[in-house]
Amino acid sequence: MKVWFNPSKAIESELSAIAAETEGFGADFTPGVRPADPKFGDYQANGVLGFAKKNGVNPRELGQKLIDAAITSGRFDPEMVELSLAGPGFINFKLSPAFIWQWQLDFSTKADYQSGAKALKGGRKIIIDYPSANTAKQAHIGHLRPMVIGQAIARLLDFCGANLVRDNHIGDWGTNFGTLIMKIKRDGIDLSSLGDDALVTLDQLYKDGSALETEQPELRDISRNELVLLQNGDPENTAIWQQIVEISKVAFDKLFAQMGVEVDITLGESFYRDKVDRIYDELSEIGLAEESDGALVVWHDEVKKFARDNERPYPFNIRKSDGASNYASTDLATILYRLEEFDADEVIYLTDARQQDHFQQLFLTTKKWFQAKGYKLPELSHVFWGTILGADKKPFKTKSGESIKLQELLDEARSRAFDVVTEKNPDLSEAERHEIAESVGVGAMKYADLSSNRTQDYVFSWDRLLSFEGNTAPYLLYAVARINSIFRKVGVDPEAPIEGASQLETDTEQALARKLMGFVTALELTLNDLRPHFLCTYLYELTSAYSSFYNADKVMVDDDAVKARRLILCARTRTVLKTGLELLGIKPLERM
RNA sequence: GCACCCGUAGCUCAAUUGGAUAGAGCGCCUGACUACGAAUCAGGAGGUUAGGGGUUCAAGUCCCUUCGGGUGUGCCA
Repeated sequence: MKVWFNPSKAIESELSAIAAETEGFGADFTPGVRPADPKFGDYQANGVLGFAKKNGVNPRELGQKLIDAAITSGRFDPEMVELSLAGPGFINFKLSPAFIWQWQLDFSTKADYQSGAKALKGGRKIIIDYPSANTAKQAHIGHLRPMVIGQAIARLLDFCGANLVRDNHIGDWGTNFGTLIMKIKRDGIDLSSLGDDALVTLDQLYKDGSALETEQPELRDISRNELVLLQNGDPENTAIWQQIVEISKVAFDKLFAQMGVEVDITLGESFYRDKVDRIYDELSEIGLAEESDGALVVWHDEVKKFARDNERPYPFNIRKSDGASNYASTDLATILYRLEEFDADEVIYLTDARQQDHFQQLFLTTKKWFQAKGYKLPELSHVFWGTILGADKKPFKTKSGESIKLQELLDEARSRAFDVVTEKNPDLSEAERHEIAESVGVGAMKYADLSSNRTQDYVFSWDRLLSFEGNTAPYLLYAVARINSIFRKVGVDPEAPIEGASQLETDTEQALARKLMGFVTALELTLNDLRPHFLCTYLYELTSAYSSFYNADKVMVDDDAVKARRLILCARTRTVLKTGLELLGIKPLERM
């Protein structure tokens, strides 16, 4: 029996082909195949309903006609799949136990699953812009989501065949450097002698500098002048700036290693400082940019809120009235660079939801600009997320007005997980308990952030981020650990082929096997609009099916054929869970 | 003022983008360790999807409206 790797897609295309040759349908008919509620079958097609309505025919009759044609065509082997008409005109597809079992035998390794997924992004050159933190600032709770969501999306794209460049577009050229340099010079600070806590000191120096400016407004002129000096290449200020950037990079690298953030290139805003003039020239030359109140701006009259005749005008400001560049100028220069240097097919930006207007303006501007110049326009998308809020529903701050430091969150995660593992498994060595706590604690934190729809805001709570029960990373990790434990006891390599298995019998075996087939569909759905929570939901459901199976059907039984088939299910579950966890940036464990 | 987003079980969230009887976790109640790891499993109670109107064979999802909350709104990024 030849089974479909991706039944949902296979059914869709077979049915389309059959409909094209069947009277009453047409080329504009789409079957609309999707996974179904298990009580109806494995997949359902609901395209007949809308199509029948549009053409004024009875949907049940039309559905039956399609089923008959499908069976006559011979493309739907009755040994593999059973078709039936239901309700107002749904077509249900129920895969046979033989199909489901054969699927487990044919597709078994991570490489098999990956080869099925590779077509999804097949060789596309994708630049992903993340995590793009600012220099000279300690990472706080607000940096959690870019790092966690960004790495999961990057790993997904990579797994699904993208030719990926992770670009850390750091903010290293902002106006804050004026204040920072002013304060550093005023206090005579030697940046090279700050040691391990250099970033903490820089963070404090900036805060103190800002406070000082509030007290003594005349200092603002000094700061502004320091910035101008820096931008004009003054050697002393450039040297200070380089040290600040270097200190930040060292701190980033340390944090990235803890968070599992991978970066391919780091080209900050400063990299584009000599590339913005071309932007001003080109946008002016094609008549897109114009002067307004001394600044260079772009209007988008076709979008109401960006139109020039609004009561409160809202242009895309690409050069400040003092002649300096800003966020918009460097972003435009960056897109051009990504086209010319990397030949990008797609650019994905990751920021919080509050920047939606900026990206809408950026994309509109780029589209018109590239069209006028005849440049190839990459697909541009803005992947955004909601804010982490405090109990007052405002962006989260502690009582003293500070944000929680990301390092503090990581330490708390490890510490809580260490306590739990020590309680559950006191016999493990301390070193191993620390390793487990790392994966469980940090994994729980990441999973908590990934498992709900990223566009929603949520209220911060330690228990929310560091829960270890229910739909959490430890639940998934625990299932992997139990599978590993079985293979250790049986003395079999979970990666090795298992022979002599009999067909599936119990309901729990079959439910698990069906769930295993859904991995690629889950990846597709996740990739569709880059929402990792779809993958989380799938992995949770898979684990739940495994846990039911584990409790109902003993693996280590005397009957070798039964043992073999259950070991196969364990091995497949282990592979999918490990692969899925790695995609989410969570490290699977041998034991916990 | 204008624009956009949100409101689902006591709490935290799903719902494959318009599909069949709205699902999970936590908490609560009842059971299962002399069975491969109980960080688990089996079961139960808990809903007028903020209110009202409309479109549709079909609405938590689309449209209108009221109420409640959030975000953005010219030189920060």
